[in-house]
Amino acid sequence: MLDIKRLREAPDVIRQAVRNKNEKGSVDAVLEADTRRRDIIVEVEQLKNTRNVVSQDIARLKKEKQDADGKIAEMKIVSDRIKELDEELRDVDAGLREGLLMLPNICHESVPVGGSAVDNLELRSWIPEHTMGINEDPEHPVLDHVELGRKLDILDFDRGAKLSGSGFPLYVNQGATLERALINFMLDTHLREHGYREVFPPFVVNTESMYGTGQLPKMSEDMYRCADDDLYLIPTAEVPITNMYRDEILDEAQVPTYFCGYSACFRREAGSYGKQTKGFLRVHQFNKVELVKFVRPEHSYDELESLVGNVERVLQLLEIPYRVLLLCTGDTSFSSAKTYDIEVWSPAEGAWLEASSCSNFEDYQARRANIRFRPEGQGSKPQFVHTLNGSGLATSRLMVAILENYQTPDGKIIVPKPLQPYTGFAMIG
RNA sequence: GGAAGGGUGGCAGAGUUGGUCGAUUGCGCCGGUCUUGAAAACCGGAGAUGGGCAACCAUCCGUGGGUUCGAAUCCUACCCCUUCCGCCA
Repeated sequence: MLDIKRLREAPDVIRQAVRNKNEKGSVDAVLEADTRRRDIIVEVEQLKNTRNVVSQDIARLKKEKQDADGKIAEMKIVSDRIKELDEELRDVDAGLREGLLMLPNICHESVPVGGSAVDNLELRSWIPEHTMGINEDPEHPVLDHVELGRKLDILDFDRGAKLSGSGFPLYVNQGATLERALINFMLDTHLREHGYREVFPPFVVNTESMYGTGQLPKMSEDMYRCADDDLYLIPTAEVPITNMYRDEILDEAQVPTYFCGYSACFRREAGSYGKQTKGFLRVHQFNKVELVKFVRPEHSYDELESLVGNVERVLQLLEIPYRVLLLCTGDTSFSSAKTYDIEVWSPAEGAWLEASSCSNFEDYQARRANIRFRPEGQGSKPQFVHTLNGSGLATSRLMVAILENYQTPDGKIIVPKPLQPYTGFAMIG
């Protein structure tokens, strides 16, 4: 949620920023509601002041056994008017909040203006030696991850579909072990090398939490909902982890705090059928290790850089080719002010696959979720924290990259070295 | 699923014959005295949100509704938490 003051002070800037993000929330409707709201407040507060003052008089008169009937009758009229105005104020407030919730976060000035993915900026790429020239041998064309998974009996998409429907992967044998190893390796790396604290969150959350991080109200059709209990399956661990501190005031010492946690992630992917649905490329359930930071406002952009660095470190250790993109305004998500995507290379698809998205939300989520901290020093008022998060990383796309980049000419898979202590084997097949 | 208890300021915890209760107190916090420094002790300060944005004013005691001139205090509906019992992993 944006600060209403920003809208009042620079409505044109916000209007343009909303357009740059391809969003259609109305700045004018919000401003209109805001004006009306303040008018009502002025009037109703005056009346309430009268009522408070006169009520004191009434109390005094009664104590002195004097007649107060006239004043009481007078206040009855005032009270009725207050009730009317309060009701209107409640409606205006609700409308204002609704309008504000539909406005996206405003992108940082360093974000390139652009309409879609084609305007994203590739910042750097990293290609490990062992993957170079992998699909240049005409005798042994690379196999894609689905084929490798079937041949080696480690991924069973057909039975996954039987159990739950397409998009619910079933890992078997060494595939299941590899998946588990990957999760543990990533967690350990972030915990031991990057100073994160571990959390293991619930996989379902309530409505308030979904509003807090900005999934609601906009993304409701993309989430699985348990209607009987009014709970949602999380689309990412960002939701429970960021909401840990919802409606709390943190101590100075708790900022910054870095959290790292694994969760399964559930996405309906409504409306995206038909594109890239093969195997792991687009799934309804996947595993992800998530990084979340709560930081001081003045450090959040430095924290974003180090967050990206933490993610890159995992890919370098695993020796997987990747590139880093700075998303343009049109491709930056609703709640984010600046986002880097990290994509891994799939030699079989001949394409980069998004495996991580690292964002600085500034105070947008903190304002929605009411997460503040109290700076030290005299006269210190609570201030909104800045929140950041990034996938560190999603295993589905990573699994594609591992299987395809580590395949041997005879159809086996070499397990990346740092995963071998976790799997207990060095080769699949 | 059954029963009981409870939701108050950063935390803990008082406050029900409705009327200076935004609320006693303790801890924590900030400033000061003392000290080489710190602790302890003592003195003082400080809630949050909103409107003017200075004085000041309004709102906030789980949430909504009601009674009343006036409610943390009375009525009502709902939500959440804790404990116990039953059932199950």
